[in-house]
Amino acid sequence: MGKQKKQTLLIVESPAKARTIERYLGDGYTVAASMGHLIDLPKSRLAIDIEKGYEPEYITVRGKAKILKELQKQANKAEEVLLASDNDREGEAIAFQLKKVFEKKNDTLPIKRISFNEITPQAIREAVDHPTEVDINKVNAQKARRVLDRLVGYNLSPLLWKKVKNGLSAGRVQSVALRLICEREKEVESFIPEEYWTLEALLAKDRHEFSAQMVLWEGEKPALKNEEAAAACLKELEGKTCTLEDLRMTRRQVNPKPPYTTSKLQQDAANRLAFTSRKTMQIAQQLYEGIALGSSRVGLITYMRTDSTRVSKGALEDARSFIGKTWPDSLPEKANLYSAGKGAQDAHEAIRPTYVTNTPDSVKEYLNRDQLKLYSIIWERFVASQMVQAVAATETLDLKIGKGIFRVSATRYEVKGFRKALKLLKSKEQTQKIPSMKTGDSLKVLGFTPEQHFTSGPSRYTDASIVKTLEEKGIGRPSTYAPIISVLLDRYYVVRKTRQLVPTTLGRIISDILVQSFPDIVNVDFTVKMEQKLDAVEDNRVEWHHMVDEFYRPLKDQVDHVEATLESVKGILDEPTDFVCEECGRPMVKRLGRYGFFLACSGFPECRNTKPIPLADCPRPGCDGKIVARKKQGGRGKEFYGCTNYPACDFITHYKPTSMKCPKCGYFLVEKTDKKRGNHKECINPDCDFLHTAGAEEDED
DNA sequence: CAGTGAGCGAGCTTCCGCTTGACTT
Repeated sequence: MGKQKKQTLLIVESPAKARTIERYLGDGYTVAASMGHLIDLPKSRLAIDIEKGYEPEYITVRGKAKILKELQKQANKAEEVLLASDNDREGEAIAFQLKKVFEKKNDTLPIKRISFNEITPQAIREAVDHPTEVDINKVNAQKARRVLDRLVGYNLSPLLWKKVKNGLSAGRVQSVALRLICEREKEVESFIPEEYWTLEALLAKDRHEFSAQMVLWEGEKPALKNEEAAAACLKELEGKTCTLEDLRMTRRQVNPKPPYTTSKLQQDAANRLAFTSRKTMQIAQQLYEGIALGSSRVGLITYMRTDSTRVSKGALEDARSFIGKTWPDSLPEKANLYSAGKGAQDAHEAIRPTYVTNTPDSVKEYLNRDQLKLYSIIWERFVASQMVQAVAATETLDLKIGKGIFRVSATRYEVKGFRKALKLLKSKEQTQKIPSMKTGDSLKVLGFTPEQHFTSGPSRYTDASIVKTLEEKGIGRPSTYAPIISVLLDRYYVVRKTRQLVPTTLGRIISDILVQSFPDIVNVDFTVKMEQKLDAVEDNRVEWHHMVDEFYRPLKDQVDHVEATLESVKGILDEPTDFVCEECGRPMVKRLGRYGFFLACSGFPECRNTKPIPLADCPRPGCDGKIVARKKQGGRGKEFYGCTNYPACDFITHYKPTSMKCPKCGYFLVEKTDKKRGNHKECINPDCDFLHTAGAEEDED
């Protein structure tokens, strides 16, 4: 054997992607992964030289030195390096930084940039055959973005430390998300529900019974404001006959939806599967990295952080062939095309199954429950997106009873179309069966059901709706939607109540300060304007440090002004309580610490007594301990509730104790949520069957 | 699906955006 031929080194960001590409390229290529950014600003200080044109000081990211060293080693052995980081702004920066590192060691090594927007053999080949240079304008745009975010975050955060509390944070993205949540909360609070009543008629034709809603009264929309109005209406209707006045059929074509982007996947997974954004991404990552299907490991889905609905040609053909075999009459003449959408960076395809032939049923035995659910909605949405539209036929009946018109409608899908592919994603439409009739027919009136309602105000943000809003406003990226929610929770700016995001007192104070003092930065338009400027930098119309300067000067002035004028509100978060310090007898206050709330003696610093907040008495017979919130080591993980006498008493529960005592047995009640009862309270005593549903919050759908 | 268990305030925090494992400080 002679000397081994030198290889081409190709570098991508994701290791799973590297494995696939290595398979596609075969001999002559080594494919490695950078795992994201390797070079960045240090965390511990600003590291931006304002005087010298905002020049950032870059270092190797903590923990990434090993990867960088390994890449360098491989580059030394290679005859050529192809930088194939993602085809977007951040990817270009990664390519640039790697090139700089490699060049320092060896200035004769050919280093090229290649890019592709999908992982298919053709796309990879095409890219490898047409290498280009790193686009320095794009790199500068990323630099501007990075520097700007650092300047905003590292100027606003310390201001909060000084004025409110140590460890707090603010930034271009998280603070806008917080603002949205806080403003929504104000709307929720100021909304005054109004009472109204509806009237339903139970009717019969021959032996068929059905009900219809009153939609008109004396030719106008009924305004039944209270029980008296409903009763008056009922009285007039008494004894009146019912005739069919109008009957009509309307048809509506329903298009399938495009395949998933990250944001849409998180929304559907939240609304249909009750997954948090974080959970969705964790499971999607597992599906992407690959599941052992029998003996081989297969990545079940394409990359899960994408802003595009684009689908590769090969995948379209596979889908069409699958649909043609499975539902031949639902295959459209031509493939349904979906574009990347406005503002999308389009570095990856939509999220779709890698092989449509891996139907949810066929991979069921290899996946756990959550993986299967998530995979199913991804598969269904993709397959449906390549099928023909459905046709919904709605039959509407207007029935006259006295001065009222009652309406009933029923929808049925004349053409099922793409809906044939849907199971988990199918919308549940409950429509009644309506007997066939003709105009003028008379019906039997069996009775009326008046019902009290209240107008419902705006609903709080959930994972699904905050991600939707952020995406629509162009704030944040697919890789950051889930972390944005996590950071708001970690900082105690927001808590999750059932699935709703509710701001805390701290969150509201922070938001108020930021909105007051930095209205143009903590603003949904700020990112829009920034993106426009970044585009100008990318097109070489604007120099990056000019752009940064334009943003930073007013920011710096505002920061200085607030620093000098804003009164510190430290301590206002301490909440007085009825708990008495057992060491000095002074009252204790509830205070937020690094790991959550705790009780502290108001005599601090003379008395340094602290303790966790007792939520209930320990239910163990003979135990005098209190139940307190605990967390797994490291702070992360689900909260649970245990006895202060641990380890002598090892009582624990996952359900949050309430201050209420069970009227039956005297043990404490806990909050529970399940599908059947929604949110309710239950006795912690396993031998007690007490259930408390009254006053529980309603479960919104 | 199992098992989970500090001390916290007077210290050194923080940004956004890429990407996955996880060891000594």
